[in-house]
Amino acid sequence: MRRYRTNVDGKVQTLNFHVPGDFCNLHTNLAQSIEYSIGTVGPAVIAYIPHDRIEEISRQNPRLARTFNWLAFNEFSILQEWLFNVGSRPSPQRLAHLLCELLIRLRAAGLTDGHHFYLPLSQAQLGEAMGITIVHTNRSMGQLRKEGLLTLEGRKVDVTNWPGLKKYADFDVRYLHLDNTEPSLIKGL
Amino acid sequence: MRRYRTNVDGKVQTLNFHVPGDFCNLHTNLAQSIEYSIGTVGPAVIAYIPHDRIEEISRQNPRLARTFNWLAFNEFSILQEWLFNVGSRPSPQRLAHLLCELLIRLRAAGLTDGHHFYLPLSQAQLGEAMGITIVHTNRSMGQLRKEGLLTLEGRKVDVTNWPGLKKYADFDVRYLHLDNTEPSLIKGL
DNA sequence: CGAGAATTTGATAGGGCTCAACCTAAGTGG
DNA sequence: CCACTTAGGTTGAGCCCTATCAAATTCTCG
Repeated sequence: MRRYRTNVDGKVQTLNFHVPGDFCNLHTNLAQSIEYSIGTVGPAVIAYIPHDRIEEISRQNPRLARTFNWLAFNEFSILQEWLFNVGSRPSPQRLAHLLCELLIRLRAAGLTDGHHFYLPLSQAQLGEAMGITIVHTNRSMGQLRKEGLLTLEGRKVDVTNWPGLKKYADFDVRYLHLDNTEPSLIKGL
Repeated sequence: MRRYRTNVDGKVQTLNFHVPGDFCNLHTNLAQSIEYSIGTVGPAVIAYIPHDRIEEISRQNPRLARTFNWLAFNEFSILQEWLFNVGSRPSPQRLAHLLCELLIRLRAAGLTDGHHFYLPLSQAQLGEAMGITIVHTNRSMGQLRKEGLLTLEGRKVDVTNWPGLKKYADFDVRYLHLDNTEPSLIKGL
């Protein structure tokens, strides 16, 4: 799924993607208003949990309370990285960085096969996450292929040169704070 | 103060400004690593509060615990707005939006005089918050002046046409969640 | 097979960057 | 008190990255 916002001209800016297992709205209980929309980018199974229930669980179980806070911090961290990405990297690098992040997050969710994964996003949607147009997204993608970093078949992405992609994107996994992730899922990253 | 990050080429991206009274690092107790630097943009008085102490206070005083969470949510909200700003608005609008935010945040901190305020930032630093160069920041500023939205004397900003600036920037205060702010400080915004 | 959606490619325009110079204001030191 | 220095603001010219417009091609799926 994705969290996004539409501006006055109709242009969409994606604020984050949510992979299976993620919360979408965990810490909005304090807000009178939220400033974004949430939508699916593919088939999704959604569970609704009232904020009351989350708070109740937090009171009863400090360890889970801590986990909830950790999740919120993680989202913050990703958002910060996106701002940095959009604000400071040229578009091919920006795309490379986004793909690195998605690979790792999907991998941590058990949804990849080595460096090969299914990405349910159109190039238009990728562009909306980076603040660039469809056409330019396509050309940036072409660039990454030309550099021999990855190949595409439909929406299957195959990162043929992971170290190269990471280096190209100046990608540093640490902001995803995977320290508590099942090690077998993220080894070699 | 500001939170920022420097990329491989030496380019700086500011992630947020912190006005007097703000925390800079409230919710990083859960992290093994943080991905940014913090620096001053002018004279500053800084108080250090250990995370342990914050947690202790939170346990003893649920109302303050709630406030701490609210502060974190607020930062999240601002970060999100910045991503939207940088990702989707042309540079003069982007600058206008940033100035709207700074005016209101400084005003809520009691540091403005009507629509007139002192902004301790160079144009270079403003540019770093928007992902554009010094020169272009200067030209965008010129644009805002030409539109009759504000005037500058040194670093004193005078927003001569607040409704105009707000409209120009497509600025909607709600993301700053000022509902609990002393009303006299923010009336007429 | 046909139709709509997504990807790809080309040509052109424009926003923002780079390089460079100039100007102003505010120190600094003799 | 003034020459000198330095940081920041302003302006101009040319180029490059990205947007826009448009059309062709490929893919997907009923």
